[in-house]
Amino acid sequence: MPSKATSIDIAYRAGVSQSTVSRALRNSPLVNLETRQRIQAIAKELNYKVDKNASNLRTQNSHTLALLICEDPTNDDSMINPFFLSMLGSITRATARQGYDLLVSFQQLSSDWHADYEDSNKADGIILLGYGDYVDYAHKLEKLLQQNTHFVIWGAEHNNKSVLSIGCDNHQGGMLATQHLLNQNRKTIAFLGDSSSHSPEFRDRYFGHCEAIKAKGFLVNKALQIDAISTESSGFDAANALLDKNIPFDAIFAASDLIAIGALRALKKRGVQVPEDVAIMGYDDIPIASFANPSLTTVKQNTQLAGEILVECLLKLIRGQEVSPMLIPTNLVVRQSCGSQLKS
Amino acid sequence: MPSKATSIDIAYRAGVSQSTVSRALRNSPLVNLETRQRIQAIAKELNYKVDKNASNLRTQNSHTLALLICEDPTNDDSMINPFFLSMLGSITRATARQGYDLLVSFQQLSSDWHADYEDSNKADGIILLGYGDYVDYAHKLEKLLQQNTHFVIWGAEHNNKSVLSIGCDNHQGGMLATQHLLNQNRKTIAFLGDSSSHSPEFRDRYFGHCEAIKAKGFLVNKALQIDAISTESSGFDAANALLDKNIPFDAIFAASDLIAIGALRALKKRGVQVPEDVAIMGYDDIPIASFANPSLTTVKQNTQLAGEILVECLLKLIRGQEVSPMLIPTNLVVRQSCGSQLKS
DNA sequence: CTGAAAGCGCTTACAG
DNA sequence: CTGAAAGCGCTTACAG
Repeated sequence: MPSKATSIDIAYRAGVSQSTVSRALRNSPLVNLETRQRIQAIAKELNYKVDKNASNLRTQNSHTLALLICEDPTNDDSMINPFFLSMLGSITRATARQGYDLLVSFQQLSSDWHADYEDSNKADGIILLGYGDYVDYAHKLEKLLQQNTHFVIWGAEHNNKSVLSIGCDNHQGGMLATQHLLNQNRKTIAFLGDSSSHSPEFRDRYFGHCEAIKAKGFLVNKALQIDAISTESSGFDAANALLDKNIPFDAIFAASDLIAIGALRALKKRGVQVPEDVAIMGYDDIPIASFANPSLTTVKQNTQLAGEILVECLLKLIRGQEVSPMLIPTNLVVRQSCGSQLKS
Repeated sequence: MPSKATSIDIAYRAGVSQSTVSRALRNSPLVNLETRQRIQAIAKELNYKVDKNASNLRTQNSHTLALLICEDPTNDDSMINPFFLSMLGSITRATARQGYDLLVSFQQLSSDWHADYEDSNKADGIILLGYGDYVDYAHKLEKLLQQNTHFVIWGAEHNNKSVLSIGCDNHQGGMLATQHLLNQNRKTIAFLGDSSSHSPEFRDRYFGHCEAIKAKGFLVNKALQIDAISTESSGFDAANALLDKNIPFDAIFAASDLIAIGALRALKKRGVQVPEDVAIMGYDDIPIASFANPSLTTVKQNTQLAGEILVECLLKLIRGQEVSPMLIPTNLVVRQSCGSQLKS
């Protein structure tokens, strides 16, 4: 097998200098059109591809982005949060559309995940995805900032204003969800999900939830908020804990679809009818949501748009352009788990 | 901000030559232990990272693998087959464990997807994933072979023996599924899934299915096989087409869970009880399977193991070691959709 | 419009 | 054990 063709091989065949080959392949108008075409034809024939290592080394950028998905260490190893997978899909596509490659890596929150992609010149910037413990996160972000790494983070706005965060409007989403439940005449709505600063996304959803309740003139009962992380089993446990409290409630707003599905299982097991006895509202609109029984009414995060915006903002950051944090609006997807009709 | 440190900076600080720095950082026993440690300490302090572009250019390998996920163009854009996502997770982990990075790309089957990762020295090898149309595939694989690209392909064994394929044993899986249905006293089992050479994985499952039926002394009724690709809506359509035939049947073996879930929806809509009237068997054991109602009995493909084996074989290929195609055994996951007890 | 030359930051024979 | 030097394959000022 002939070893890989280089620009010198092409130069030789075309009877020009290697510099001219390089220019021609980058389609520089500097080189004579005819020569350019001839060179490009030869390159194609030899199946020549520019060596990225060489060109990246020379130009000092990699045309590659890195995506770090930070998994909750408590998560089942094999089951990645479907919401992230959906984001992964849209980020991959958006990256490709911009002519960049994407390096993907899953990281345990516990590990030393800044992962050095940019330091080692493998990526021009990093996208961070993860429902992790934000307090844990913080000092790692600090380090990234110190190192002048280009990165964007998916999620709630960060207290550190230098961190560029892109996320869906969790506060608005939380309001939307609870307003819908209230409109269905539910009066006592439990919230399943961590409400501490450890998961600011869940917390913002909770705050939106509370605001909707207050706006209706009701009181927020703190006993109806049960911590849960975004897994089915955590949702199952949280719903059981809620039931064990023996406080009456007629609706559950779960901070994620996975939690909602776990809660659904717990309620069924205890003989509680959904949505007749208790309405369940999810969050995310992951594919499973529409297959649940009853199908899950939920707040949809537009992952398609989110992926595009993440990539776009990261590229701006890399190019040194102005960017500011963005909040993407969410919308309600009404299915069956909250009842489809207004009750009276 | 100081620009990125290079090995020369470290050499300067350590009072040694750049060559020695390079050796020390690769932990070469050639350099004096004390010197080595001193250099490593300085590197750490300066937050130095080897420039991958430079080292890759020099060594002519990238320590990177590429994963190409070939999507069925008919697939809903936003909904990637969950089975692939699960594979993606395990491949990412396996790759990281081997000290390699992973470049991920989604490709429409129609596009020019050999994607040149290896040609441009961005990756040392490629993993191909996709329930695509294999006939379409074939000539692209041919091209990869011609170019001497290192690649492994997930799926059925390929007629071209030079193509290294790793896959679950679809024939055995198909037998397993149908044997279980027969053991549940089902006698007329429909198969939903393409049975042509266009999707050899489905075809092998179908052949396994047929073999189980014949082993039982029953006859295979070709009218009970309906084409479907691996999407929920295709399963829905196929089940409707099956019902429209007005041939009685008491079980469906769907070539994938997604098809099974679509079929489930169709049956429910027509008032057919599952599993009382019709049992449904899926394939893959994607996360949704356990949340379906009734939960789906299915054939599990061990994605964890599969990812590891794919990566391992690809690395062997890259290193020029001996490798042969592998068939990974599947196992049955019994849930509720086929009835949990033997009927008599 | 084209070529000769420098240089990106490494690794690794070669010489000592 | 260490250093001087070559060279991986490009891109791009510089000169013409």
